[in-house]
Amino acid sequence: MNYWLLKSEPDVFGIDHLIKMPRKTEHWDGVRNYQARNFMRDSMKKGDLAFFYHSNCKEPGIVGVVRIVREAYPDHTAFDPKCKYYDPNSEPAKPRWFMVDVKYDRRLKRPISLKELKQQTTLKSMKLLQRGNRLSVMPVEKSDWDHILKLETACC
DNA sequence: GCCAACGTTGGC
DNA sequence: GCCAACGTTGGC
Repeated sequence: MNYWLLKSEPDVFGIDHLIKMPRKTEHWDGVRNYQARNFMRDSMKKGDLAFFYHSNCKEPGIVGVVRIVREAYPDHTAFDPKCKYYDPNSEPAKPRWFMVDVKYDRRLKRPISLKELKQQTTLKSMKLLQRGNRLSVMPVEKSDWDHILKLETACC
């Protein structure tokens, strides 16, 4: 079982959008970065858990937990010329981009902001906190995962 | 809205 | 294969 962190802009697709989807499930489309794709395609397994992270907003941070309910399959938004994520280099016969399906698991009892994560010396090695990180899909160490969940109920 | 830090593109 | 130019991400 692996742990992940998925970034999304709440104005575009936040955790509230996911909750409103049928079966609270949606495909995680639009990933157009090779490293992020490789994580999704090669390492994400059904049943894995991921933090839902809100980026590019007033209070960036982790807001919830989702579960991977379908492993990687071709991202069809890359095939549609009308779509924002269209990529002419990706064809159905030889797809370049992939997506997984995620299902809402729960919201954290309180959001854990990026600011708070940065204050945790134990989390220093987290990919998310490393300089210039722009990955929208990244693995999270089990120890970091556990530490963050402890913050959820810890008093501040 | 600014801008640093990346990733990608394309000329050479 | 190098690298400048450009586009994007995302915190602030």
